[in-house]
Amino acid sequence: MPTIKEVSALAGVSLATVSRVMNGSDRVKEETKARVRRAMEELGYTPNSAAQSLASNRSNTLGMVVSWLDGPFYGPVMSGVEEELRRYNKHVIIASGHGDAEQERDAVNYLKARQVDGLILLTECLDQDYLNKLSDELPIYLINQHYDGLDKRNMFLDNEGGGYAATKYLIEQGHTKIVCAAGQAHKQDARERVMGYRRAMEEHGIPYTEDYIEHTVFDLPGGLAAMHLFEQKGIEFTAVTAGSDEMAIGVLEWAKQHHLTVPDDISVIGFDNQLVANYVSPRLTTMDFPAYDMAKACARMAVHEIYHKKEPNGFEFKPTLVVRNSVAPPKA
Amino acid sequence: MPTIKEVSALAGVSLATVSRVMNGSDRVKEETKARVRRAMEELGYTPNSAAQSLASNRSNTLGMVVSWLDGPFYGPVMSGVEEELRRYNKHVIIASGHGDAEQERDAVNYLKARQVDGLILLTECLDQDYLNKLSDELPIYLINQHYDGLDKRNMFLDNEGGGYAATKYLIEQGHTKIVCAAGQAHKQDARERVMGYRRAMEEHGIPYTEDYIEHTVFDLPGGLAAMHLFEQKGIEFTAVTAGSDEMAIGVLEWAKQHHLTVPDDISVIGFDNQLVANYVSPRLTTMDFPAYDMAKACARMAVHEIYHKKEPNGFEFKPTLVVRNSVAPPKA
DNA sequence: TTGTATGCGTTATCAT
DNA sequence: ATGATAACGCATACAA
Repeated sequence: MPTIKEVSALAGVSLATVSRVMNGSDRVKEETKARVRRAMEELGYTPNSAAQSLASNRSNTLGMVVSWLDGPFYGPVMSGVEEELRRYNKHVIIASGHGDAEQERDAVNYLKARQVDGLILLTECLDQDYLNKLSDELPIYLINQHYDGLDKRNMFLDNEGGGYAATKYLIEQGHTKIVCAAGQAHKQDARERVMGYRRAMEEHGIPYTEDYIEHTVFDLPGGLAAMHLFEQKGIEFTAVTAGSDEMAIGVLEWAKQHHLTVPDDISVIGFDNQLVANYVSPRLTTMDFPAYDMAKACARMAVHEIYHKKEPNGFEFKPTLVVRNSVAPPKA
Repeated sequence: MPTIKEVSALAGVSLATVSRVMNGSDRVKEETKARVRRAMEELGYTPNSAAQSLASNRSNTLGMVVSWLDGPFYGPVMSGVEEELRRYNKHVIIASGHGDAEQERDAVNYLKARQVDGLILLTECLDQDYLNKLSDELPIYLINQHYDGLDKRNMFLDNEGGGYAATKYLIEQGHTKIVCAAGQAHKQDARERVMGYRRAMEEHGIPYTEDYIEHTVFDLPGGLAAMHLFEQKGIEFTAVTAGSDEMAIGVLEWAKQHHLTVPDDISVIGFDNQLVANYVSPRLTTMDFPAYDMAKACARMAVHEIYHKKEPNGFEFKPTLVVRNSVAPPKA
């Protein structure tokens, strides 16, 4: 492995000059710059990142904590972060928190010990207090999580707008009896999606009561449970806005149990556009969650702020409607 | 951040001694060892990994190249590797090859430039020649990929046994007219699973012809395509062994198109036990692919060999049957 | 614009 | 069993 020293010898300059050329030219004469570059080429030089880190007190590495490495949502996010960082010649160390508060804090500590230059968090169990203290120590960026003191380092989804769009689509198809099967009431995204549902109903002058809304859990059994609750309450409906694709699949299940056909007898719209949405039958109409794009944007923002002293600017992403086969106009 | 120097001062020993205590053993008197440990505790000392790397010429990091960060299969693998390495206080840098030969090589180069101590590969596009040269440069470990010169650093699945077990289960349920919808013929795992199918049929004295086997693609349309081919050939069957869960879902789709009920009219068994297998209706009976365990074993083996000079010992994993609702005895 | 010198925190080689 | 001390490869303050 060639070092900066050999490069400097070959190019006939000092170590410092080579270093300058690498770190995006301070002021170096174009000519010598070229000479150094050529020497680097010739030797196949690649910088030793450990030495760089030690000397600069920077690891050129961001840490990323995700709740799960294998959830359907995290693949695209990790993919986006990794790709974007690689573009800037930084890297990412990923640690999993396993959806547990203590382990998530462990993961953070682990990454801090690795002297990461910043932290990208896609977690569920870290509270504001903790994040507060943490952000005093190093820059942290939140994906899909609101945090009052940090709105500039925050990338999140317009859940309200998504809920609105989903419901509006159902309305445009002619539905008026629309129930809302939502996720855990304590989760902000679940609540926001419901807000969107409400706004859509209200803006279109469609009456509904609180009985039309059930908060259960963001998964298949949750969807099923919500439907059973609607059923018990004797509510009539022709369409369901589900809080997630998994819940929507629970609705599909329920329909099947009752020998109802989707979308002929009942329409369902999901949320997230997970991989599974494409594999169930009928394929789910749903709101696409641009997780990959969010992740890329987040990584880019982090790089710019940490390494290039730019200002952060959090960003809100809009989900988009993906029309497939689980929604149709109501039967006359 | 406290350094080794401060620790040595507080403990009243030299730098070297502290270093010895950290790096396990050497011979240090228990008493001083304890004193040093206490000093580390007190200061909340954590080693600077960049300095360690620089001095030891080791990064304590393994590189991992996966074809995709977001495929359903890779989550558990990354999860397993990450967890296991963290246990040993090593880490992993993950790079994605995007299923493209050039990008996979790029990813390898990127990681080599990061001076990783070894490489875990879960790739599809790197050929034997390339791997040959690569393994001269640094230790490489292969997950789910055969490589003749490297069978000791190889973790793979007993695909043949899996195909056998799946088919045998169908046979035990009373089926005899069993077709095999397999993945790409050029993929070794696809072929091996078919071998298992053959062996099961033969061992049970059940006649079948080459027409009972179709190689298409490991995905939903592939499953659908295979079924259409069987249909065109006018083959009668009561059960299908699919090469993957996605293909099995294609079979489900096909059954639906023909107003056939699974498992009443036709039985289907998948392979992989992906997340989706639980979300389709009926839930898929399938062979579980222990990706997580394989990944853990691979990481452990790599750590032992690279950092503790142990001998590698590749390992073969057995898939296990997961009984759900897509298989039933044939109708009388 | 370029070169010199120092230090980053650790490991490892010698001593003792 | 422990201590001095020289690397490791690079960044950077300071000098020229």
